[in-house]
Amino acid sequence: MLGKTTEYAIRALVYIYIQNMEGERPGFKEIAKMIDSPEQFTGKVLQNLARAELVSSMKGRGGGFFFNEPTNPITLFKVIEAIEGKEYFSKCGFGLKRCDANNPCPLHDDYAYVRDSFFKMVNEKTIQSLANKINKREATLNRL
Amino acid sequence: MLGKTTEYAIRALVYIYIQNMEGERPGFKEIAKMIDSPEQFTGKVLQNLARAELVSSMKGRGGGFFFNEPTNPITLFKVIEAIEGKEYFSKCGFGLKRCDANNPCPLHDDYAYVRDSFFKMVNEKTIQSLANKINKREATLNRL
DNA sequence: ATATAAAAAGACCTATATGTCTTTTTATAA
DNA sequence: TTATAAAAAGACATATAGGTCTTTTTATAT
Ligand code: FES
Ligand code: FES
Repeated sequence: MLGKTTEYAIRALVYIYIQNMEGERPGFKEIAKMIDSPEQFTGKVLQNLARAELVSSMKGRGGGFFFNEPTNPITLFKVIEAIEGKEYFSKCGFGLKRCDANNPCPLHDDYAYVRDSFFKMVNEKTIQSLANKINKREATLNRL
Repeated sequence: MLGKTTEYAIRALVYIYIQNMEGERPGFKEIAKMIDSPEQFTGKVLQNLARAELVSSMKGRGGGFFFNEPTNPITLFKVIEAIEGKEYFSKCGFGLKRCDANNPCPLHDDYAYVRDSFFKMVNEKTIQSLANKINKREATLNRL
């Protein structure tokens, strides 16, 4: 459903958050290694996330990526919106120019239910909540 | 969620089915006009659907696209599978190599629910059921 | 038989997503 | 104040999706 770029973004932010809790500020090379993503490309993705102010970065020795306000929850929606664009959760599943409940496509009722479930989910889940699951060993960040 | 190619495919098959019920065998130029899709590209997509045996075609004068067994229901899943590939509904939403409920990613429970709802939906909906909604004027095939 | 109308095929093009390599900028430590 | 370690930036490179154009094949009507 989501593009690889978005997947890298979410995994990277989760890893950064976990490391921040340990007092560390990881760099993109370390991040890429830990989340199993292409190194340079992950750097680019993190640059974009920093521009979108979803994460902060410091150049120079001792620099790396970190959250300025770790208590401010970042929903997955914010990440998806920043990378896939604002329209992601409002498009018509049948491919019409717009989704319009008052003049629906034949898929509307059922598709809108699925789409809205997804939307609700990504608004509930946050980088922090995913990181906590991993810290509690209830989930894994990567796969061998 | 779905690619444009898949959207064109579904709309094209629905239109073909509707026309078949009227005793017509539309060609790809007519189809493209009616579903508002690029003409030549729609031709290519229909070629692929014909190769996948989701629709039949006849060359030559009086030819066009049609269903050999209109009573044999075609689920949207069959169309998605033919175009997006077999893996579409089994991928991990967090981007791990595989989805594995026994060693889940932190998104697994919630993502799998959404993904499986979508899967269930596309297995229930058929080209025929969508076409019937349109014929009953309960839904629209296109948008001005 | 021949003309015609249609899909099939093949070569090509464009845009976007994904990914790599090299150079520049900047914060810190020594 | 210089060396170093880090992100930022920019120029490429590759893959895939999406799209167009031209030629070939084939079924039918005349
Ligand atoms: S009109 Fe198609 S999904 Fe709403
Ligand atoms: S393991 Fe990630 S969705 Fe199942």
